[in-house]
Amino acid sequence: MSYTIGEMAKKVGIPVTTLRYYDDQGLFPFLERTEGGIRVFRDEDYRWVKIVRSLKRTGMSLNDIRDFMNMSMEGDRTIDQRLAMYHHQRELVREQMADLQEMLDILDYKCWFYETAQAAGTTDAPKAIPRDTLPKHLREGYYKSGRDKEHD
Amino acid sequence: MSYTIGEMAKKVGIPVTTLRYYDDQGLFPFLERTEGGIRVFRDEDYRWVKIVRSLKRTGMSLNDIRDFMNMSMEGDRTIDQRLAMYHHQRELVREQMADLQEMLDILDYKCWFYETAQAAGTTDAPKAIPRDTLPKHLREGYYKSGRDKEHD
DNA sequence: GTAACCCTTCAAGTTAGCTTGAGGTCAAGG
DNA sequence: CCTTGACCTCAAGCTAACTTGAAGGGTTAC
Repeated sequence: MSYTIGEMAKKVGIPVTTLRYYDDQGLFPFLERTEGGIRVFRDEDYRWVKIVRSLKRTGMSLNDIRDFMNMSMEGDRTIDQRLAMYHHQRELVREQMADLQEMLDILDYKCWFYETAQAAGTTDAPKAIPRDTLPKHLREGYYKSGRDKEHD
Repeated sequence: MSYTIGEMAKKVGIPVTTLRYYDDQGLFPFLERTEGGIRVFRDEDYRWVKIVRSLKRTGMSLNDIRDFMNMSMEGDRTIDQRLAMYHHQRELVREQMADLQEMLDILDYKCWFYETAQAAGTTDAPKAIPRDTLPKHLREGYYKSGRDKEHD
């Protein structure tokens, strides 16, 4: 199956102009063109575009994404070098997940707080509950949140 | 305990200039000042600065971070509104975690591939292993990666 | 006291990542 | 053949998030 840039844009939810910009930045070096110079996206390209989108959403820069791809492609790298790179990348992703988990703990606590408040009709209800009786992850969220800053 | 901006910068690993910039952008409205106008960071501020850093690393804009904080502080919001906001934020974080998990699957597959290659001294080793005999999460990573694009 | 090193404000410069506009081309339907 | 809508390039413009520079004030170490 093949797609025009407009179809691909719809499929992945990225503006056409941005896809072209990505291409200019060298993120789609595989892209074929028709006689008339129109970009032709294949299914493999679709997969790659989705990966780019994911990497982007996790905060990776276009430069790093391109480097990442080039490294995957280069045949002249040693096995050791590639493995080291992937290990490094994995470590970065794990660190990011830890950050997100922290946020999630805080948000879970906040949600618990206001769900309890909502049920009782007043924020006094959750406030009255001693925090150390909470299940572990909510307690975590409580400690992590800048609690004194709020009138919880 | 209280800290100068320089001490805080060291503690959290953010440049002094950036902390001042954040303050200018209204991210630290709690900050006290000395007679001489010097910023005084407290322990609660430290906690908040760390949250900002986490939010930043997960890709949230300074504007959104400020809004997020303001909403937490505003006494005139209803319980329902706050709860809705926190639910929404939590959903966003969960989506991001899903993106990261996808990357992690791909990276795990890549690491497996090159670890196997390294052990055997050739990339022919992992290539010879039928992908559908792999444990589930590696198989996931294989399917998600733009495999045709590489000479795996 | 004076040097070193913090701190301040204000303003200008930089970079990444789009976004828009002008001007033109391609491909399908009537 | 002509129109229409989606495509093309190239260049300029824009915003967020810093980053740096200028000009100066406060505090501690010798």
